[in-house]
Amino acid sequence: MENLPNPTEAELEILQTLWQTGPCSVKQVHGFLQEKREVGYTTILKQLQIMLEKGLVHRDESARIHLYQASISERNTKEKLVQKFVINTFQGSSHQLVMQVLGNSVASASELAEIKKLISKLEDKDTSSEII
Amino acid sequence: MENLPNPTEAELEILQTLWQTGPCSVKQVHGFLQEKREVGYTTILKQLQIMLEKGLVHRDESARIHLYQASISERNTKEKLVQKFVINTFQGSSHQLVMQVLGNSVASASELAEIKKLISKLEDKDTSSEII
DNA sequence: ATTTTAGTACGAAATAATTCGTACAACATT
DNA sequence: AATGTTGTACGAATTATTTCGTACTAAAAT
Repeated sequence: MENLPNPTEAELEILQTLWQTGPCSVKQVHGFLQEKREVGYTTILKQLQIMLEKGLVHRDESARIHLYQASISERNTKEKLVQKFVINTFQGSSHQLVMQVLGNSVASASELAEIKKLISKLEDKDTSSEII
Repeated sequence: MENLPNPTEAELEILQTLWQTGPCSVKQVHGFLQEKREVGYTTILKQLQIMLEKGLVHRDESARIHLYQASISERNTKEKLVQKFVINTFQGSSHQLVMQVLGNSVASASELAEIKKLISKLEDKDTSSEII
């Protein structure tokens, strides 16, 4: 239940990799990110070491090649990031954020349907209207 | 049509003030933000000067007391910030973001209705003609 | 005319984030 | 055993951001 700091941008990029692939060596993470942008091997190594200190990742040192894995869940992390973003950018109004995003995005019909479905579910729960 | 840098967190805070109140002296901006958190007068002054250099604000120097105003629109700025956030955090999938937000937030019935209405509008467009 | 007040300008410290070079250690190959 | 290869550790430079102190200037008050 510790309160870990939010990941920075570069850290989030690494976390996304770990979430997607599970425990990884530095080399694997580096290879993965290298495909997106030019970045040095020791840069990623150092990042992972820093993230270890911060508690954002665990590592398995039993073998010579250390394996890193995320110690915070994707879901929970993104929740916190969204919350912070909503506060900074939309003064806490997540409703405003949703309206903005829907207005701009080119959502497919099936995606829209999915969202509508979720809304219906929420409306059922929420017959006693509350405010955000 | 220039491409200005995205505002930083502190800069965004100041922009929100300017958007809300229109052209302001440093003193006014400071007074406004002071209510939320402890911050020095010259800190805000310096920020505004930096923002001026970056082109994020204009200023009217005709009087001794300079008046600052946002030179970028609230709408457009937030659009860009959202876009960047979606890329960083949801690998570009704004649909995922919406699902997350709706899942967590406690939206009121009227807000949900508003969102549904927007979705219907989008669905209409979707079936008639594709936007590229 | 002096002094006080209210403002701007500017330098620079403090902090945070990102990046990478160099050194060292373990294992593999000859 | 010597050499090469593939790792980790660590220090430190770089860049961005945030913050504020000190100096200066114009106007207002005495």
